[in-house]
Amino acid sequence: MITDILKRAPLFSSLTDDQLAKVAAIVRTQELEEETGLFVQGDAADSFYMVARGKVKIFKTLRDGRTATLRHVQPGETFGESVLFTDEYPSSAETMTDCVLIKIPTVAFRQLLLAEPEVGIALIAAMARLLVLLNQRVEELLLPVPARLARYVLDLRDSQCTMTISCKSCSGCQLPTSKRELAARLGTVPETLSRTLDRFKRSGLIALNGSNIEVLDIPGMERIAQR
Amino acid sequence: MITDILKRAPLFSSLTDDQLAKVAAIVRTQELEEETGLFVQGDAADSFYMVARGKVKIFKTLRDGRTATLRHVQPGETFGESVLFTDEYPSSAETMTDCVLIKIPTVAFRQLLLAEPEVGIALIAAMARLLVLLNQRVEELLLPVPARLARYVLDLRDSQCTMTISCKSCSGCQLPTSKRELAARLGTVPETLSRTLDRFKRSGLIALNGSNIEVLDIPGMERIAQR
DNA sequence: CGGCTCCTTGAGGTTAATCAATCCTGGTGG
DNA sequence: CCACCAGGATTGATTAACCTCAAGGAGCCG
Repeated sequence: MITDILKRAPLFSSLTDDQLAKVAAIVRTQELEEETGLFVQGDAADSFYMVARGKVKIFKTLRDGRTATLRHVQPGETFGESVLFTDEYPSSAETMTDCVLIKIPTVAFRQLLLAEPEVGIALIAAMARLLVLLNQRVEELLLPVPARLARYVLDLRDSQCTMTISCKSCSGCQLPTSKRELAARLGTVPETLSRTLDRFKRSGLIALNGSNIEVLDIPGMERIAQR
Repeated sequence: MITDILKRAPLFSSLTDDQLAKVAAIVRTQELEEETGLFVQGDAADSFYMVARGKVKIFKTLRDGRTATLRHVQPGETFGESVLFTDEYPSSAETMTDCVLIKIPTVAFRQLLLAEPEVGIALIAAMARLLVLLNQRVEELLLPVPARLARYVLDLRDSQCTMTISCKSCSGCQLPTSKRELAARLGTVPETLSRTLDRFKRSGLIALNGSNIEVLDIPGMERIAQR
C-alpha cells in the first residue's frame, strides 16, 4: 500500500489517513537501478521525490567537471522540494543503489497544499529540518578533513544504532557504497580519506574492515570532530 | 504602516491585504543597534524575524571559539524560519548595522498557517529559495578562495545594479561593513582576503578604494569564479 | 601627538590536492 | 583450480593553497 510507504516519511507521518490518501492519489512509484540519473541541474522540473528504498545522491557538477556532493538521501527522506515553486532543478540527482522512489508532481501537490493546510505545515517542518542540516553542512566544510570524517562516522553510528535495538555491540556501521562516494560527500578525495581512516585506525579510534567501521573511542572521536 | 514594510519581503509580497493585516497583527517591530546579539545557538526559540532595515549576520560558533558565518541577511529577507517547528535556534544571530526588525512569534504564526494556506505556500516558496541558496553556499566552499570572492563580488554587483537604475556607471558596489566580516562570510581570514583582492587589482580585474569595489573585467571575473 | 583599531605585508608551516605507482580483490576464462 | 585482468583502494612523493604568527602602515578619535 502506498500510504504505508508514505507514512514512513517524516514529511507525511503526521498526516491523517484521509490526507495521506489524497497524497497517494497524485504520486507515482518508480523503481530504478543503481547509478541511474534522475535529473540534472537545469532540467525542467515538474516533480519532487521521496526515497522509499535505496539511497540517492544530490550533487552539483562544477564547470571543470568535478562534482560536489550536497547530500545523500536516505529512505524516508524527500528531495527536490525546492522546485515546488521554481521551474528548474538547482542540482542533479542520481541513484546510488537500486531504489524505489515516490515521484510527486508539483502541480498537483501545490493544489493539495491549498486544500490541506496541514500538508503544507508538514512540508514546512520538513524543509526546516533540511535547512538545519544544510547549515551543519556549511559549518562542517570549514573544518579540516579529520573533523568532517569524525562527524560523519559519529552521525552514522547514531542513526544506525537508534535503528537496531542491539546497542550493546553497537559496533558495526556500514560506510556508503564506495569510498569514492564517501570522499565526495566529505568534500575531499579518496587518497586523503584513505590516509585519514588509516590514521584513525592506528590511533585506536576505530576498527575497520572493508566497509564496516566500528568506533572504539567515542570521546576521542568527538574531540577530533571539533577541529 | 507595518503592512507596507511586510510587503517588501518576498515572503509576504504575494499576500492579499487581508492576509497581510493578519500577519501584521501578530508581529512586533524592534529597533536594534549595531552588534546586538539576537539569539545564540541553543537558545529557546519563540520567534523568527524579517529584516526591514539593516543587515544581520547568521553564524555558528565552533567549539574552539572561531565563528562560521552562514549568511548575511539583507533587508526584505527573513531568518530563523527553521524554528517554526523546533524549540531552539540552530545558530546564532547578531546585527551587523543598526537595524529595524520584524519579530514574528512562532505560536501565532503557526495558527495563521492553518487559517491561511496561502501564507504557508508563500513560506514554502521562501524556504525553497533559501535551500537553493544554501546549496550554492556548500558548492562554493569547495572552490578555492579566489573563486568564492569572485562569485561574491559578481553577486553583489548583480543585486546592487538591479536596485539602482544607473547601470551605465554600474561601477561602485559597497563591500560589507568590515573586511573581517567579508572574510568570515567567505570562509577565510582577513590576510588571505587582502592578498586576493590585491591580486585581482593588479590583474586589472577590479578597482578598489576603501570598501567601494568596481568590476572592470566581468568575463575575467567569471572565469575565476569557476575554479 | 599618542593610542587605538583595522588593514596590509612578509615569512614560515601545515593541510590537503595532485600525480604516479603499487596493491588488493573479485570476477573471468583457460 | 589457478592465472590473469580491471577497478577500486592504498601508499608515496611532490606541490600548491591557505592559515598562522609577527611586524609594519594607515586612518581616526581622544
